[in-house]
Amino acid sequence: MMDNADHKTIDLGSGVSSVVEDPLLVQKRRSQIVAAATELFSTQGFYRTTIKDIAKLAGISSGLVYQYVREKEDVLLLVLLDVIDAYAREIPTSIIGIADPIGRLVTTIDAYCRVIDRHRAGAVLAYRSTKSLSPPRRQLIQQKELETNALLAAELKACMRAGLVRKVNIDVLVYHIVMIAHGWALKSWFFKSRLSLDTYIRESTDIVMVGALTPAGAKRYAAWLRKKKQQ
Amino acid sequence: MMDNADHKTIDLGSGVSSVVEDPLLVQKRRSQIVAAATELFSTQGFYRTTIKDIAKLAGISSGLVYQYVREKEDVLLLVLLDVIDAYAREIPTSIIGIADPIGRLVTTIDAYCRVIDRHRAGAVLAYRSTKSLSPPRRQLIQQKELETNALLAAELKACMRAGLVRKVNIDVLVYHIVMIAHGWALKSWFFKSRLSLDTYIRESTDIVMVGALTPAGAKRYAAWLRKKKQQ
DNA sequence: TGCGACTGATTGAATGATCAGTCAATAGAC
DNA sequence: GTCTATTGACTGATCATTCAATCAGTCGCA
Repeated sequence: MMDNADHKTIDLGSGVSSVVEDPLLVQKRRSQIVAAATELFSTQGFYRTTIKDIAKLAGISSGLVYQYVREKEDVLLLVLLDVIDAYAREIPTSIIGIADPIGRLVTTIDAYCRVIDRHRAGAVLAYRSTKSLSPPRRQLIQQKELETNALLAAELKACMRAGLVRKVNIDVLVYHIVMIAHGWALKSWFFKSRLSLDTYIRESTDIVMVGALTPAGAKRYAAWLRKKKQQ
Repeated sequence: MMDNADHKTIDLGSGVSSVVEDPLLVQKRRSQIVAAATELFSTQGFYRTTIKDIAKLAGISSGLVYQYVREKEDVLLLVLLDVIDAYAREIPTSIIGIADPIGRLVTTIDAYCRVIDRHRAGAVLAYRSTKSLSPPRRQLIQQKELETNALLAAELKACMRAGLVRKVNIDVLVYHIVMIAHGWALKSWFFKSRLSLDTYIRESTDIVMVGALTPAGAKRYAAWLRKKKQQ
């Protein structure tokens, strides 16, 4: 999909084309480029980072970058997709094998906060730089954000159906939780010196849970916490 | 304060110096520049906006901008201070004359969300562009954010002392609420077509309030809502 | 009142630096 | 010997910033 006239090809599902054909080489070089770019973009910003900076940190020449990417903006897209795909990969695995709806919900929130923590630089970058993408690519990123939200929404709906979560507006509640997770990254300059991630997650989860649960849900939540503590 | 060797002077409390001396003229021109820059920075971003763009939209020449500002970054600082000062001006006035601690808290949250809504472009810009400032200026902005948070923290503490709010971590609860307000701007691409600001505020406030209040607080909150509805 | 300095505001063309993106040349694999 | 990957010097465009020139008042003085 999305070849162009010349003979530049290969896509790897991101919409970014490469001159080099060998998929293994493309993957290797792109991951070098993305690693370097993530570091530089998040310390200096997209516009202050030059392709030469990225190439140097990645240990390749500036011209070579353009064998794997058509333009600088492509690099930004690859960086952002890299973070977002980490969400989609890591959050679902966290709840495998948990049956209790409340347990699944709490674990999803916990996992979301922890992925964000691991990818703090990239998470903040998404807020800073998504607007630097072309509109269709910006939309792609937003689309992926919605898919991550859907993971959370699914658990909330399950709890709601089971009468454990109050019938509040789902969109509002989902973003409420999303902003808790993102807030840890966005406000890390504040929290870093005051709270551990564990404390942040515990306190934040407690507030939303109490706010969102029905009395029946609250009972299950208390039971879940008891079980966690002793285990 | 903060003159420099030459004879360039005038400060107006922002740390940005101007060649022109007349404070009234400085204020007038800077407000033209800030208005133009706010619009352009938030649609195109800081780096994609040229001084010429700003000058043109402000109806002046590009050279004149440099009579009121030393460098492009100064313009960004002025834009960000303009938004943040709006918070500090508008939030406190909202609770004048309210005695009930719960009423004050709810009103503060409401006011915070509404200032953010009015200054949506600037609020998002703060997330996108604060890192483009020099470190001391970035700190100035963070300092001002803390001052805004303190307004909220004061109301929360009052409620806590009165036994209306549970003894949760204040910093976490403050940022919880801050992220609700900022979330409206940051995620307006999502909410815009789905919810009104009023609904967003009502639903969000309901969730945090239920999450944070003691039974006594909940009673007062219900009473406050009843009073609001009939009034 | 009328006129010629003087002061400070304003203009926009010119300068110089910075980079994204290109491409001719080279290296290395098979 | 062919084909692909890689290099890095080069080009052209884009701005931030400067500055010489102009303009608009204002004041002093006849």
